[in-house]
Amino acid sequence: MVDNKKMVEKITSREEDFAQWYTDVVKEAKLCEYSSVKGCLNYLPNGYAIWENIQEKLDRRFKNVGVKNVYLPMLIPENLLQKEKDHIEGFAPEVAWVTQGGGEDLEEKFCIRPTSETLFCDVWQKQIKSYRDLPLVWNQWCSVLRWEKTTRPFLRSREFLWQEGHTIHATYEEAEERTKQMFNVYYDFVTEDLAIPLVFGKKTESEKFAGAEDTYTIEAMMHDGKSLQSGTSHFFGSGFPDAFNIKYLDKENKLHSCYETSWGLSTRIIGAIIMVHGDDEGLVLPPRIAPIQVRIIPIAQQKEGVLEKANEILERLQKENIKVDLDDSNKSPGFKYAEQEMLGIPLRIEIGPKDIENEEVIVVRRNDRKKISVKIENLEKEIPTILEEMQKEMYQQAKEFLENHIFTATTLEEMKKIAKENIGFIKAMWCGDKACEEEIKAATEGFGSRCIPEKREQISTKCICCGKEAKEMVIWGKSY
RNA sequence: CGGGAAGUGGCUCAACUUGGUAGAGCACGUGGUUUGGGACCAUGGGGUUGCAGGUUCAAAUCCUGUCUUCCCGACCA
Repeated sequence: MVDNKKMVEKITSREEDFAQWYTDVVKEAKLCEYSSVKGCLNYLPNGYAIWENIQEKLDRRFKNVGVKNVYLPMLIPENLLQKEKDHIEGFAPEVAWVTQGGGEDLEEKFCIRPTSETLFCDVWQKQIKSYRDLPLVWNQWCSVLRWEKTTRPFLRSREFLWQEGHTIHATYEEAEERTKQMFNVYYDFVTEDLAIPLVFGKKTESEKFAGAEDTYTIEAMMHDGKSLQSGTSHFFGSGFPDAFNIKYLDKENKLHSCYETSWGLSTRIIGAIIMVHGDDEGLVLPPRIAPIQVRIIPIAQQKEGVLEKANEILERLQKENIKVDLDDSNKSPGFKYAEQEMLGIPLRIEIGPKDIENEEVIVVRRNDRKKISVKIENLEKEIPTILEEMQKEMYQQAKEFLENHIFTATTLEEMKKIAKENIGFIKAMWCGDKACEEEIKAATEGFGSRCIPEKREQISTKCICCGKEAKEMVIWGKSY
């Protein structure tokens, strides 16, 4: 019964042109559209609803580990931004400045936040006096602005939505622990709720955040084998607090340095959902994050009793807190199927006169188009089960793809060969030298270091590039 | 920021080479017939051509500038 022939012609196939496929899906699923300002998006209801679900689920996980939400201004005075040297060097090329207000030039210009480390420091500098004031574990949901040169919907926009968590602690160890804790929150959220498998670990010196001692990253593999950095957690040590002169009095009445972390996840993750799960028919949303989980499509809806039954099912499923809607528009069923698939709605329920006679409906799963007959009386029980099964299967399928596209190399020649003939990631040993990192990227035409996994695999003892003693096992890959 | 392509009703495109005042398909409105994988008939509405200048009696068409988008690089979440 499963019909796998391509039904949608508006969407370019992934095989033919992956970049075009991505753009087509974003457009056809009505997630966002371009605004009149380069690199800024109009988030449409379908796209924004996904972000709302991400916010809801991630915020719940934050609250469970003691995070409190705040909101700080979008404007940063120039002097604040410049207090931490590495930070300003890292961000200066991509900040936008406000130089006028009320028609007059400002004495000091303001930058539109590209990230808010400096603002949090400014607030804390006034608040923190004693060890009793620590730790502070704060987060804000907001948008930031970075003047990117090349932009793509969700993946790289100038303004993007995100959350940025910022914490400050009395000890180095406590801050380090919090960095890892939040990193784990991201890992759990992305793998469990978004069904996206990950590789993860530390960033190399050259890849880490401007001003950080350590950056931890979760990296997802897109269907074209490229990596998308999907969430980062940074450990700052006392660099920022010292630059902003934030000190506290400890129990012995001595002035003591503070230690900070920050961590962020952005609307970019929507790009990962699209490129990990999507297929040639369009978007495929994991059930847990889908704004609409089930769409009821009546067949021959003008016939007596069809719409009534469809509405009855709608109400019954709504009572079970299933996100469900009903397409009773005057389109043909085929059109409605195609649209439901393009939008990535996980399940559809087909109900027509024949089904009503048999007291059953046809339930069709978006991810594999599998059709399941379900007795109408069992819907409340069956639908949540099917949705959870799909969630798990989507993760498993993506995980297999990831694992099948991770290769191992022990010589640079071997790595070049793999890079040329395959898509995906390559594991290889590295000496820790930046020059080798750059040389590897050049030799493989774009395989940069993605992360250094915590659990070190001993592939060989020597750096793949220079042959000196290897310090790290690195996962290399092309990235977005 | 470099290299390439493109901007014409909501969308895809035609008319541009050889200037003469914009056309089709899809989408949309209305009436009706339909409905198990993108239905059909009839009828109707909608654009002065991304924006700004210039040349000309006359510009979608020629010239200059600018903005935006897409693709490939470098940079970045």
